[in-house]
Order: sequence, then structure tokens, then C-alpha cells
Amino acid sequence: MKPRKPRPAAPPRFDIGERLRDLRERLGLSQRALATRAGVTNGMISLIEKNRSSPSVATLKKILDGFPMSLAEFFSVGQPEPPRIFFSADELVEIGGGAISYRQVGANLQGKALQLLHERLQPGADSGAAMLRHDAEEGGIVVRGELELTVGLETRRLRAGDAYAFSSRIPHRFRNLGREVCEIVSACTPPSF
Amino acid sequence: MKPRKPRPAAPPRFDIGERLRDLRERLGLSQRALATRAGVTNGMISLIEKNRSSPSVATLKKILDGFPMSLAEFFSVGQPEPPRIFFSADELVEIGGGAISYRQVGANLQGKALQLLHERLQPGADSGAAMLRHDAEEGGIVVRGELELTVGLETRRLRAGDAYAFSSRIPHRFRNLGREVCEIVSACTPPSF
DNA sequence: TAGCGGCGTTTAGTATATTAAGCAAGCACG
DNA sequence: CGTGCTTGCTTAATATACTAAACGCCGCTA
Repeated sequence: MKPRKPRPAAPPRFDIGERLRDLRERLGLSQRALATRAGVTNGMISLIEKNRSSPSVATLKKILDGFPMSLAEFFSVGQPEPPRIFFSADELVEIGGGAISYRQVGANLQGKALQLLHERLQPGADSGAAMLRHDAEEGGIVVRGELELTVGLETRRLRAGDAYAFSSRIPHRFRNLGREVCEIVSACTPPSF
Repeated sequence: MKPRKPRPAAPPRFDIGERLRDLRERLGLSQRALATRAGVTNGMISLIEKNRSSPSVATLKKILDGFPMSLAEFFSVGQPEPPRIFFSADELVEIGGGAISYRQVGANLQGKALQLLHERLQPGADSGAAMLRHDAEEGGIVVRGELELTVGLETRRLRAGDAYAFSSRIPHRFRNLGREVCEIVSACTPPSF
């Protein structure tokens, strides 16, 4: 696999030029204005935006400093969001049914910002794999028993006194692998249901 | 608009060479092996790792494809690290020391929406009369012992399993009138401190 | 010992990124 | 109309990224 052929202008699944131009115009900057702030020439901006030149990382960084924006941010748009590997769609979560029972603090959560739950997981209880909620944050503290918690790719076993907190957009899963009932107090904002 | 020259504000200098070498060695790849997978020359890898050459974005992307790794991931190191998810009991940050001790889930709550506390009230503990917080909601569940809670004009005595929820703007007061330690798990959104 | 095959590094040449300068078009003002 | 300033674009020259090939080193095995 020797690279012999000249570069075919890079198949950009990520269109640097387009993205750069979009950013620049969104800030209402001219090519020259941005070039001045970044310490490069206006011609360079033009060439990059038209993908007639593939900037070096150093140059791109200088340009982004003019916004300012980090390289990570620049490339993080439309980028592979956390790969949801363990996404079993056939298993629907039924909170409150069977092995997992919860007690919710407050009845009508309309307009409220906070949801507080006291959950009980019977031995062997499993919340199921996918609970892809909208923008929300949740966290909890284990009060009794043992909890196996999977968030994204990470799995941990938590005991009484241990805690967790994460963005609800990440697929997560609760399981009680012990022989004792597991109790946790969890909070979610905004309420998920 | 006349472009005022803002200070480039040199962010944490990102050592591409070091990072690349670290990644490559972590995967146990030789420069040649990586170069072959990436479709560049081994010499290029060497030059980049020693920062003797500043790769173009296109080249860096080809190299990262050999891992594989996205540009976003590559540059996301040293950036604001992904928020902690799991907290063991002894990791919870202690906030108050006296009769009422708060153990907070997570340390830096800037930008977070949720604050989760594990509170311990010694017998006789008293939070004081007025705690007029900003716009926030809070709630909690009593895990152990007894709690006397005053919210506005109402006072109630809560036992293990009982819960509360109210708007933080209302003056409130926590007291432990019993002879046993009282434990509660409380949540607040947005964080109050 | 010689010889092989791996490693990372360096060099010389060439392809390309980048600059500096100039281009035409658009808009405002006299 | 012209003058001046803007915009984005293009070109010639220069700096440098990148390649191909060679170099030196180390650990093998015969």
C-alpha cells in the first residue's frame, strides 16, 4: 500500500472550508478581518474556504484563535457522537414495573425543574440497556445494597454511600446483581417523565 | 469593522508530536506500521513526532485513521475532561464540617444543572432560620433518623422514607430534634453553591 | 563472525501550503 | 462621473510539508 499517486484533493467527509466559512460569516467577519486577527493572510483564508489549500494544523489553529475556538470544538461538529454500542432497542424500559419500583417525590412535575426518585431494585433487577433521554442531567446516591451501573462504555459497582452523576443522553443501565434489595435516591433535571 | 487585535491568548500549547507518539506507542505500533496503515511515509511520522514538521490537517487525519481515531478525539485531550460519572463514598467532597455535614457528588459544578448532596445532621443540629437562595428548586428524601423541616410557615417532622420538595426562594430550616443522627439525600437545581 | 530484519532517524528532492501583491466588482460620497 | 474603501479572488514567489531512500542502531540466528 505505497502512497504513490498524488493527493486527490482529499475526500472531505468533513468540509473544512465550508465549516470555516460558516463560522466566519456567522461572526460577521470578513476574510481580511479574520486573517488579521489570526495572523495569516486573507488569501490563505480564501484558499482554505474554497478547499484549494489544505491548511496545516498550526495554521488552522492560528485561524481558530481568531474566533476564538479550539481545534477540538472545530472538529467536534457533526462528529461521531458517542457510539451507542450496547443499544438494544427491543428492550423497552418500564420503570415502576416489576423488579424496579420507584417512588417519585411530587405528583405533577409539569413546570418543575427537579425530579426526585426513591428507587428499589429487587435482586436481579435490570433497567434495560437504553434510556436515551433528552437533554437532562441525573445523579444518585446508593443508600443500601449494591448497584451495577453502566454509563456509556463504563461499568462500575457501587455500594452504599457511593454516588454517580452523568448526562442523561448517554445510554445507561442499572442492575442489581446482589442478593439484597438495592435502594438508591436519584435526581433528574429536568424531569424525564 | 476594524479588526481590533485581540490577544491570541495562547491556550495550553498542544504538543502534537508528543500526543501522536504516545498514542502510537500505546497501541504498540511501529512508525512504519502506522505509516502503512495511514498511507504516509514512516519518515513523516518521525518528523511529526519530533515536531520537526507541522502536519496538514489532511495528513494528520490520514494518520489518525490508522488508529483509528477522529480529529475531535485527538484534540480533545487536555481539553475540559469528560465529567466524572462514578463517585465512591470517600470521594464525595465534604462541604460543611460541624453539626451538619454535606457530602457533595462531584466537585466542579460550574455549568452543571444538578447538585446532589448526602447530608448528615447530628442530634440537635440546626441549619439556622433563613437561607434565601436564588431561583432554584430543591428536594430530598430522609434516609435515616428524623428531620424537622420548616418551609415558609409550615413545619413538619419527617422520618426515614419521607420526602420534601419546594422552591428554594422560600425561607427554610432543617433541624434534627431526635437523639439519632439524621441522614438525607437532597438535590438542588441549579446548584446553590 | 556475518548477515538478516526490525527499529527510529535523517537527508535531498519535489509537491504544496503560505505569503505578498494585484485584480475586478460592489457600495458610498461628492 | 471619479475617488476611496470595502469585499472575495487570483497569481508569482517563497517557505515548508511530504516522499523516497539511505543511514545507524539493536537483537536476532546461523
